[in-house]
Amino acid sequence: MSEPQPVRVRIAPSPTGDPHVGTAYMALLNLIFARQRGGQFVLRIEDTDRVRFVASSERMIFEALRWLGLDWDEGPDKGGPYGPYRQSERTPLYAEAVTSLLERGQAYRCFCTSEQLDAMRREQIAAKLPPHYNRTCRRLDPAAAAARAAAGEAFTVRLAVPEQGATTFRDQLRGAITFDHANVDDQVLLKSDGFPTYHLANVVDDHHMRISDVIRAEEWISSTPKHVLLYQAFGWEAPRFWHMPLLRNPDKSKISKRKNPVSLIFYRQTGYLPAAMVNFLGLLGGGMPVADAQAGDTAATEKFTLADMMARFQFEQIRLGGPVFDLKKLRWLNGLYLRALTPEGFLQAVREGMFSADYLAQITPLVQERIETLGQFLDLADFFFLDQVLPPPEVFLPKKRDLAATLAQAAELLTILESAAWEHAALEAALRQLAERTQWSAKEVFMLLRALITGKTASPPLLESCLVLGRARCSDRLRRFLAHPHGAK
RNA sequence: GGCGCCAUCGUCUAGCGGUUAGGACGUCGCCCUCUCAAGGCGAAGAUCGCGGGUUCAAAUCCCGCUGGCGCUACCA
Repeated sequence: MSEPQPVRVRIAPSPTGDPHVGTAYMALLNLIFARQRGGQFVLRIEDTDRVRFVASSERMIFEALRWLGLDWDEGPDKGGPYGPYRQSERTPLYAEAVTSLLERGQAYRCFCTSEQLDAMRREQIAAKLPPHYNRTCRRLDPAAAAARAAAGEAFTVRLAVPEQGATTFRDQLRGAITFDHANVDDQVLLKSDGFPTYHLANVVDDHHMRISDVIRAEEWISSTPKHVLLYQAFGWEAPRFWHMPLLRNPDKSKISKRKNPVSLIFYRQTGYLPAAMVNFLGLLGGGMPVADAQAGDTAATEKFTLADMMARFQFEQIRLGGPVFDLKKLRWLNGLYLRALTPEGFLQAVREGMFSADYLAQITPLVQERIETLGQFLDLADFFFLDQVLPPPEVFLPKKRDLAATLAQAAELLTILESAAWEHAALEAALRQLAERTQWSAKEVFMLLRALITGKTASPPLLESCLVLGRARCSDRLRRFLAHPHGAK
């Protein structure tokens, strides 16, 4: 058809928590893709989920990506010709899109409540039917529906998926993929709070931002037909789709914080170098030609920079099987990078990465009144600097509780650390609530957490220590304990 | 359950019709060495998920099965 448009790609993270390794993986791939084809790399913040929104998250995403050297050409912080780059600031665009869909009958208002939808889903599952919206409201008279909406009744807007036929799209790596419309749900496009869902916002923004290639994780394949249908409904040309393999936990499930450290902040805080992380990510999924050398130094060929990737990475060579995120190999690579530093560079890395003035300043107030000589500093504060900590035997050989109960409680603690607001009052409240709910004394709960976080039964103030250590590292310690209650690994 | 994607050593991968199936991490052993690492050398580890085809010839192409994973939300 028309001449190829300029290449424009994007990543679209949601600010719902710590920046994720998966985001870094996608950022890396998109960046390389853009650079290889003289295109632009856009960062768009998808902050349409107001329930899971975390205010500090956006800044952390910026910092983490910059730390890795994965900088973008256009984004919320640097602007660009297709802004704004935060979806919460683009609501008029979505409203306009919804209106046009409604007018043409390609979407409809739905007044079903969450309770009704839940009930419907339960029935369908009980009847062994695939759970789908039953399209009750699709049969409503549009004028009547508009009147109800005008009268203030809450509603969502759903995509009117054609009842017949199928949608086929081309995945650049896999070829044609077809979904029968019978298997495509009438997706909610606009939530009752007035915010768009991912599906709508994503399509509208990708179009307005002139995105040429959507490079995203494989988990999106099943919703792509909905997106294609939307492009068609709007009369827009769809971008090319490249679905990348999903990073995996050691058990092959989709990588998750429950089974693997996924926070980029964790890797930064525990002393991984950005170049090593980028290199490691580049190794996953193929794509980077790694000479297999009967002919020489393979370590040198598995070690490469971002610039090397831009020069040699081949998207067509990507393997479709989801790679396990192998911490062991990451550590090996990191060691390679660490040893390659000049003595000065290494000194600087230790100083900045492990003993920054800023970090020390957070720790010293917790320790000052508890020691008599400076030499005792590490007796008390060592856990702030260790990769992992060995919980004392009291924890896995409890007197009052058995190991099973301890593990169950540790799992509860992990949930709190992962989900509670990261501040003193909220954490304390959650912990006390847990104690009450599980019939443990507050003292027991705090001691268990203390032991797991600090590796000691006596420590600086617990919650303050947790806040300094950070959510990612605290969670990791609990995760380790749950995986290996008896220690080291 | 339905739909979809995927499938080479434990893990990351090379391989694109003819190879003793190559490399890396990890593991083990030896060397080096005051220790530990690093480094060097070496070993074990994959009947290429299974079964059918196609072909003189299949890890490579086709079909079926099995398995894994993803989606199945007013989350992304």
